Amino acid sequence: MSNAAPATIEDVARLAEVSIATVSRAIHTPDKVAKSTRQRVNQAIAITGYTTNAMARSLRMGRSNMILVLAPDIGDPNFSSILIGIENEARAHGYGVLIGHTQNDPERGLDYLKFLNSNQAAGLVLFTGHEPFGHQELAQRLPPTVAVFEPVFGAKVSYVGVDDTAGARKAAEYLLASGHRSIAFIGDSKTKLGHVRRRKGYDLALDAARITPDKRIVIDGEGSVESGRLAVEQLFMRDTLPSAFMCVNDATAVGVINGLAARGYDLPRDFSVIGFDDVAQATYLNPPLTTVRQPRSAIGRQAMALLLKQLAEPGESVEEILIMPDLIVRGSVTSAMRSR
Amino acid sequence: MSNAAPATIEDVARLAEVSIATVSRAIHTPDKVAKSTRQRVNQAIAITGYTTNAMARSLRMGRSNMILVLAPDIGDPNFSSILIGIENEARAHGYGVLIGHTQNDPERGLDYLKFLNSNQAAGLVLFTGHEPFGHQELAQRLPPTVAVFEPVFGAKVSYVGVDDTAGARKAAEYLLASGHRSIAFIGDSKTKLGHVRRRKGYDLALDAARITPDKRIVIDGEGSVESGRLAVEQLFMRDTLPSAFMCVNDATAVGVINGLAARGYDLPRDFSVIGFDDVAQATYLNPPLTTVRQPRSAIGRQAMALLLKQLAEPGESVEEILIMPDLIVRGSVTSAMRSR
DNA sequence: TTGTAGGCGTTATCAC
DNA sequence: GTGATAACGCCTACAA
Repeated sequence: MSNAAPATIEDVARLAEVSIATVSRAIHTPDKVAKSTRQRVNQAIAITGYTTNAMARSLRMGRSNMILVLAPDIGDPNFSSILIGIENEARAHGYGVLIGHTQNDPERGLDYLKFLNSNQAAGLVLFTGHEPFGHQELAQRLPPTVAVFEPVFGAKVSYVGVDDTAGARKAAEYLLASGHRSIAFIGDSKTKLGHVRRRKGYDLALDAARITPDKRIVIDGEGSVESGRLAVEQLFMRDTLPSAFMCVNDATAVGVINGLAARGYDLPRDFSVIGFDDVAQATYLNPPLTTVRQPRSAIGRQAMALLLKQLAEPGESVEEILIMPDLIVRGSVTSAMRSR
Repeated sequence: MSNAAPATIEDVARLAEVSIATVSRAIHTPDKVAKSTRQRVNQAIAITGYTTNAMARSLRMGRSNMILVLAPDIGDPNFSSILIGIENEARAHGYGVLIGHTQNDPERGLDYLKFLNSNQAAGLVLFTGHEPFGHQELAQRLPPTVAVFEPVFGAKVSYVGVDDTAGARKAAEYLLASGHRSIAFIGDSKTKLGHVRRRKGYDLALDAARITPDKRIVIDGEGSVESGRLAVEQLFMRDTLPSAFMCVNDATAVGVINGLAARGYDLPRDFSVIGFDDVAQATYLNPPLTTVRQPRSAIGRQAMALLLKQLAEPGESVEEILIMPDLIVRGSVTSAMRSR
């Protein structure tokens, strides 16, 4: 609105009747400047409303104090809480956070690569499951990076996420403890690393219970609501309905619950369903969804802590931190005894 | 990863055996440089993998090609689709988009103000309903700005959003057409401008139908799931249950539906419920929610178009664009004849 | 304790 | 058509 150009360090210097060097010092190394001068400078800063030009600063220093968080889908229900964990930790250490939305589009990825390439961010948090792709030359110059939530596909990048296998195992064991013996697994067992790990937890639990897995009730699905609904249809058509559904995530569980309800079944009387993630919606489902809760803010916090560590000591250390999730028991699982 | 510093314009110049000025021209005004030279330059660019340093560029030009989108809550179910509209339009005009998450925290707002203050973004999109607050001096120097979704409280800022009044009126009229005469309004508010407008639509519809509004069934609420649930309790306690609930947004509707279900009522047989927003979840509710759909991507697109216009002609024009929403009929409203 | 001056990577204004 | 060169705003040796 106001036309006046923002005050520069020079404006402050002139007003305080010192050199710009002194102003800079008064700001960054106050003890290296005489008390009286310092006061004059501070006054001048207050009067002019001076703010250091972050761009000029970064250009000179070859490093900014912003962290870039790259996400393919801002709408992911897990994103927001993880982000808050990241932000809190970042802010506590003087970093700001900027978010880039890639939509899994290489063009957009390139935009952000250029952003990084000109030192506009000191560090990178990847929520994408992969590096910004399609532009190898640029992608080689990434700043310290940590992947969050989803591990980066085939790369040597630090990772902080949930212990999918252990979490899924907890879920499966809970189903088993409730007396279920015929437990379907709905999700992607091949490509999505996180899903594969959850599947493994399922296998482990069944194995430990000496139950031979029934391949007919392990259904593919990419983790969408629709995929859950489709799985139900498939199972129904084949007449291989299980007594319980273990879903790779809550979205899938929503689809399963819906599919079952559409078929006229009564939940949780007729079937038990368990999810993974604990999205906000889970409480409001009918029945309220029993699920495994993502330790979201812990993931964010730890990821940022790890990134800060890498920022401090640029050694090429790659760490992987897996956080143990809790089972959240609500109403969607009941004893198998009551089933059919 | 790789230690080599990114190539600069100077590296390219040296390799192509021209001056840096020529390189710059070859990039930005190719016709002003001889064909043969241009080719040499392009080759050198390819070899070195040069990308122009956006920071240096912006510093020199006093203007960047990034747009900053400020949101208080990234998790808002409306945000993601609006954002996509913004991004598509921005990208089509050579702008990149960066997102700042303020969490309604002045400290964080200040961070982004500084960002803006150093010309790191050419334009600003406000999703916040207010300007970054608590820092008047800085907030005066905002770049061209447009508010989206929620109008900015008491300010002369362009705004693009849904026509709340018309949308709410459509909803109320639909309820009326279904025979309802006792229609509660849940989520009344004095502070949230959008909510005030929706209330107005409700009033208008009732008025046109010559129904005297019953203040006892207009319930306050801030638009959360919880507020919807509470409203039901309140109405139940007072024994002033209406035949239909018009909710200020879908979140409130979720709460209402839940509260009613918890009380043992059967929807939509016993009560009709209508929402506003059409969040992704709406389809999966039980019953599927009839609601007014936010024209999200249109809002985003138009907002960005407006911003681009302001960017092109820095006149202080302030426009307000209201987009008409559609009613999405699903299963949560039935004829009043069947009710109690 | 303070000031001078060089340079971070660009673009733009001059000359040639 | 091309090349010096002066900014943009800042930080930091190096001098004083």
